Amino acid sequence: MNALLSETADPSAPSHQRRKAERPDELLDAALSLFVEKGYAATRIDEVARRAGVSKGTLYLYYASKEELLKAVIRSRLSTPIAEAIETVAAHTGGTDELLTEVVAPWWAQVIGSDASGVFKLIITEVRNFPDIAEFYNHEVVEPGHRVMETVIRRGIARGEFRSVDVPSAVHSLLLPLIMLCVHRHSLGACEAAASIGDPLVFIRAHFELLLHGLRQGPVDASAAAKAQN
Amino acid sequence: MNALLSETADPSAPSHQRRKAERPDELLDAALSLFVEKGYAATRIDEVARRAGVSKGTLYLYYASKEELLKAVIRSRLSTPIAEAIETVAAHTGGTDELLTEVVAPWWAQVIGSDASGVFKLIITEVRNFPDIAEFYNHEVVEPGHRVMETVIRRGIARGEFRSVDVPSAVHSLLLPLIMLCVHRHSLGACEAAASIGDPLVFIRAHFELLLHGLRQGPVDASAAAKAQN
Amino acid sequence: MNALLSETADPSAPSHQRRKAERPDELLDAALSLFVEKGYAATRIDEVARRAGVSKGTLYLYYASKEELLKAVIRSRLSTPIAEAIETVAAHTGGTDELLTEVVAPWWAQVIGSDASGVFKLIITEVRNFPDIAEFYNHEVVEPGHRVMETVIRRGIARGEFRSVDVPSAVHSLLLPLIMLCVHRHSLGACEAAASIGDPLVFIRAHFELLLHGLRQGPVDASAAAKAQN
Amino acid sequence: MNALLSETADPSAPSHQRRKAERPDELLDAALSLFVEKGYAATRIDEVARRAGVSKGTLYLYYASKEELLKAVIRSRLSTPIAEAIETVAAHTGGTDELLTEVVAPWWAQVIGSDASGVFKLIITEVRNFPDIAEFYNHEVVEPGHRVMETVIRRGIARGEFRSVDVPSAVHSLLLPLIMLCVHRHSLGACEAAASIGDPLVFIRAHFELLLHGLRQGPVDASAAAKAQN
DNA sequence: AATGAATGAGGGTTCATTCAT
DNA sequence: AATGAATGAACCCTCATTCAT
Repeated sequence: MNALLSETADPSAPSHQRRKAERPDELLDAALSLFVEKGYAATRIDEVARRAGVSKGTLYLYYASKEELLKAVIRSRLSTPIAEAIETVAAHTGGTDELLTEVVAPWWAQVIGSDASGVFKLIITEVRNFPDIAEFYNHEVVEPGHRVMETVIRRGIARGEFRSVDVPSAVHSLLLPLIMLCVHRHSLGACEAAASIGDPLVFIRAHFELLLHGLRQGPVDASAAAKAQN
Repeated sequence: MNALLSETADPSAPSHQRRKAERPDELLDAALSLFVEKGYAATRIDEVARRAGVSKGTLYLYYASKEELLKAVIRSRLSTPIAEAIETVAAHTGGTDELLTEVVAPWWAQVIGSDASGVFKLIITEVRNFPDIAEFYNHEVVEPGHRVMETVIRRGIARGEFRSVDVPSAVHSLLLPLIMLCVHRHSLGACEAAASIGDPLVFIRAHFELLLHGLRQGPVDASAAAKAQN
Repeated sequence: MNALLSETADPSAPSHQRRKAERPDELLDAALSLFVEKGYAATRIDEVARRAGVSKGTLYLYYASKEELLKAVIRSRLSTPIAEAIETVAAHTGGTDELLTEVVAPWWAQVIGSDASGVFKLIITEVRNFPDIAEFYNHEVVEPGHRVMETVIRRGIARGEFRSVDVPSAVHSLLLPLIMLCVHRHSLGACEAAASIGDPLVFIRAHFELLLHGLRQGPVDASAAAKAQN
Repeated sequence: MNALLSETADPSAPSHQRRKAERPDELLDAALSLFVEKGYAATRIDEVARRAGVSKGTLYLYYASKEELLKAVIRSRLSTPIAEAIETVAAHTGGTDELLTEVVAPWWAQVIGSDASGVFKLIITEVRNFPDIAEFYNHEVVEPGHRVMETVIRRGIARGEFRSVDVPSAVHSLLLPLIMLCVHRHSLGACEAAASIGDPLVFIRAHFELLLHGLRQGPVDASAAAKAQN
């Protein structure tokens, strides 16, 4: 998300131009929140513009159509944070246990709290209407994301930290609830009438603990389990 | 799903009357598949009618508005199957391990394969636009569903089968991936461009195995287990 | 123009359907008069609909877009009358002089008086924006029209009625003022401020007389000229 | 056309001032070509400005509105050349035949080739939307133009060169095809798909020859000539 | 004088809903 | 009960015009 700030103009520019440089980002923020809240089709372009503090016509100076706006939202609000996270994880060389608890879990806690969490809902909602998105999301997010996490688990197994489980399934067991939490925050979780899912942090910690326990060498082989603890 | 047949006419009636009596159900099927595929706002009433083989005017003889149609879809396609499942689980008295593996897992496998799976996507997509749905879904599905599963886990703990984990979190760790699988099947999973998530059965089995291993007692990591108890 | 009436429903049909059958023609009439008066771009779809006595939405039940409406107008209001006229002229076997005076001139007098005259202005105005129209008009009207008239003149020359003039140019000298008269009636001729061009009939008669005089064997060869008079 | 240069700055001024002084003319050229090509309503102000090499805002420094621009185009591109031509013709005292062949015909040949030819199309297209134009065009072009040509024909008749035809009609027979040629060049004639009308010069020469032949005295058809006198 | 970002009224088009048949 | 023609509000998008720089 911070990466996008690099696109904004330097403060020495005339305020007129500074404004112009900030507009795209303001429009994306407005569009993201409305698309996530109401869905793409139910969101009115006028409303996006109004929320960004500009007129309808101005929006079209920056994005050629509603569909282009959608794609820009997804591209800009997803691609960069994911790429960074993947790099961080791939660079890690310490214990797998620690990687998951200290790097992966906090990253998700932060994503869930940020506006980017809504993009997951947005993609789920709109992929079938915009096949381009499927390709982009799959290529930029799903595949690289899975690849790192599979590598992580496999390394844990290779090191004797983990049991020899079905790796792709384990990745799903680990990640799907976290994605679902993001989605939830922008659907049922945003409704008055709904039961709260509780503090995300509590769940995330418990979830990683449960999954790690499930992955570790079982009670049968106590010595291996002990080894896995460092 | 069979429970829904109780809403239709009995099969011994003359065929043209049976036809008439089945109309509402055919309309709901058409509406469900289109709402799930494209979203509520992007679905055209004409298309629902056409897919059900009737004219647009006829649809309005059965449902007063597009919104009523949506609510009818959610009510009819969700409430009964869930209620049955909850009852079955609540009635079970055997081992918890066995309950999860032999009852809960197969039930989800079947739900994921059925049309009902789409309702989860539909609800995620539309709750914020139709607050009524939040209340209904929460009251009829989320709360009773969680309650049974919590009861199940707690019983496992009480019986000494499971560790003393954070029960609500464990339920989420167990269920959210399954719901996400339902959603996936109707979003990215339906796209050409997307990487397959693999056979759902394989994942379900691995997921329950991993979670059960994580829940079971064992000298694996005493300190972590202790932490999980608060 | 009459040929289009064959598309209307028989009077025994329910009035509801009779209406439906007449709509397209009423819409084309309204569209023709407005397109000719204001031009395509300056004509509002609402106004076409209102002039035809229907709502904007109804227009779209019959024509998929404003552009389709334009093409339908040109097709239906030009193609048939021209085709008929060409056939009539081609079928004529009598004296060329008589053919021009008794068949061609009256036909033009009638065209100038009818609504179809506007189509010439419409085509002149819009061909460059809609290349399809160029092809259609050229293929259906210009080329066959010129071909018959060239044949007529050539026959006159072959029979010794006419001098051996440049045939294509003579056809233009004959026809262009008539087309221009059609155009004029819907541009300057429709303005209060403009000088009247006078009675079209007077001009048409004088024009054919002048042209025929110009085509006939000159004063040099009085005997040939005398022959040309029967 | 050269007469228009009188409106621009003198060429001895410094180049950047000359630039400024030529702006209005460059704008009128751009506007003329676009209005003629696409019609007034379909022409975008941005495009006119871009073609003239200035920004949209600059255009508004010279012309208060799109409509003013249109009127300026018609005024500047029509009035002067016509006035000159009329004067030349009126000043001629030689043979009528020669006047038409040596003065009028070449003048039209040049007009058809020049940008001014488009103005005829523009007027035909737009008079009904801008009544001011009707008055201007009629007063500045149509009436004086017809007056000279009528005078010319009448003088030919008075001198015994021509038959005693219906003079206004003869003027139309003579001029309308020439105007139509101008119009054609900017409508069908500009389309790929269209059949060429051939070399304008060939037609103009043949047209004048045909008309002159039609106008000349001769024993060709005494009864028709008599008829034409009322 | 010149720019071009910003505006917002207005146009073409869609679609949920109604109603005469 | 069933149809489908008709409606018109509302949406996306364009473009003449304005104005701060």
